[in-house]
Amino acid sequence: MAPAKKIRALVVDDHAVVRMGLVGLLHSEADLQCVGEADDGHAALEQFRKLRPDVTLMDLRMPVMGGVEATRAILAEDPAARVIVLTTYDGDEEIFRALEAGARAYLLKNMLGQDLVTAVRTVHGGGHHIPPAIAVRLAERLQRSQISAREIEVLNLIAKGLSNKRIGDALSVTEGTVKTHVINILGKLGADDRTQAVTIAIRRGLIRLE
Amino acid sequence: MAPAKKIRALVVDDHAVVRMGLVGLLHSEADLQCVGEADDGHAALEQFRKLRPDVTLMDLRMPVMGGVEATRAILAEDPAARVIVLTTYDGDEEIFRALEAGARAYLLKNMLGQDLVTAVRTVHGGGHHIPPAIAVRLAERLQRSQISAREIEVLNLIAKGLSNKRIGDALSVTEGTVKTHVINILGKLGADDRTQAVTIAIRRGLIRLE
DNA sequence: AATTCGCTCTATCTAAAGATAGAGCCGCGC
DNA sequence: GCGCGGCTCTATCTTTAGATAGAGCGAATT
Repeated sequence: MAPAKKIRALVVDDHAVVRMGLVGLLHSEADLQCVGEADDGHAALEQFRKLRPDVTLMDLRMPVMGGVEATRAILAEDPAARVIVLTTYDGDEEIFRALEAGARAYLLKNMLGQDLVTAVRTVHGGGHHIPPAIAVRLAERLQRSQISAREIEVLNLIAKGLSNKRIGDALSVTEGTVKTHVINILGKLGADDRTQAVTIAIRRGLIRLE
Repeated sequence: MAPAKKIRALVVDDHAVVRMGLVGLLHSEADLQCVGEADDGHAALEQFRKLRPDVTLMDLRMPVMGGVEATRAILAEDPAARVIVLTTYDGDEEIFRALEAGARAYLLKNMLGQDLVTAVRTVHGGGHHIPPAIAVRLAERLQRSQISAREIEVLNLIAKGLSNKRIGDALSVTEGTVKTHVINILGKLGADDRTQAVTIAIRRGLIRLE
């Protein structure tokens, strides 16, 4: 049989151990190969430019430049690029942003290796691969009212322990305005108070502690 | 050269990809080998009983039975067992509990593979391996006043968005008592309000969202 | 041009949170 | 026995949060 061209993959993850696992997995398949690795978004973009891989396996949470940004940058460079996004488990928000950025597939790291291999082939063939459970959450997301950018700002300050008054000072608005935002946030997130709003926001990936 | 006995390692992690990476790393060293794998605490204990590995590489966050529990169980079975705990990045609390359970080393997954190999050899030789940055945090922890079990209970209910009154109902105490707990919690965590207390507790690994 | 939506603000009101200062009870360790 | 610390409770007080019901403005969309 003719030496069919292998699917050339780029592996991007900040954890060396995970990269090793992914590379090993790819090389155990006859039609796949890993042609490069990167440990953050910037390196990923550089490698992509240099290697032009068929498929890019991209972790979401990385220092310096996250997976969503890197995905956006790669697709701006080459709209035909195929990006598969990987994550351990994040909220709905990261999923949405990744797919919005142009990712063709979204996989959780606790899945079996075979699923990933399948996804690589599917995506390389031009298809998409989104687990049903995630598709459902995406549909739900579209029904929920959107949290505005301003509300996210308020949410972050709430998480820091600021009172409405202090949040108003920080944003140069009145306390009353902040209260309006808070009420709207509680309604949109289905929270009973600001504390629960923060825990829900964290779970959904709307805000990040650090 | 005589076939020196290799260090026999057991790899425990719920992510197949990470296990692959670790196994590959171990096998790339002449004096190390992986003799078994497990994807949760229960399986880890079973494998340990069957294989009696020299060193166990244990992830902390796993379904069914977590790494801390599994570490405790293994050391109850064999006090001479050597356990190395791995984590992506958790708060102080998990570190403390793991070391208290008897782990000989604590490593972050974003470290290079070489550090891990070194740690395996050190621990096999009877030593300990705790990064300086973590040792510092452990020392700090001992100075901070301890959060009691009851306070953790209250903290979890606060995170759910319950009012002091409802927390009192849930714990069968008065609202006043809950307020006392809350005040004490705020003091111990250095928080300005209950919301910040929750975010601090999450960061420190005192409570977990789910 | 009209509508929608986010942001802003006002005002009032009730409920809850947080601060303060007590006190009694119980289990543990010295 | 004694002290210590955690858990419980009481009481009062001030501050803040949250609910409700408005309204004006600007930008983007239709």
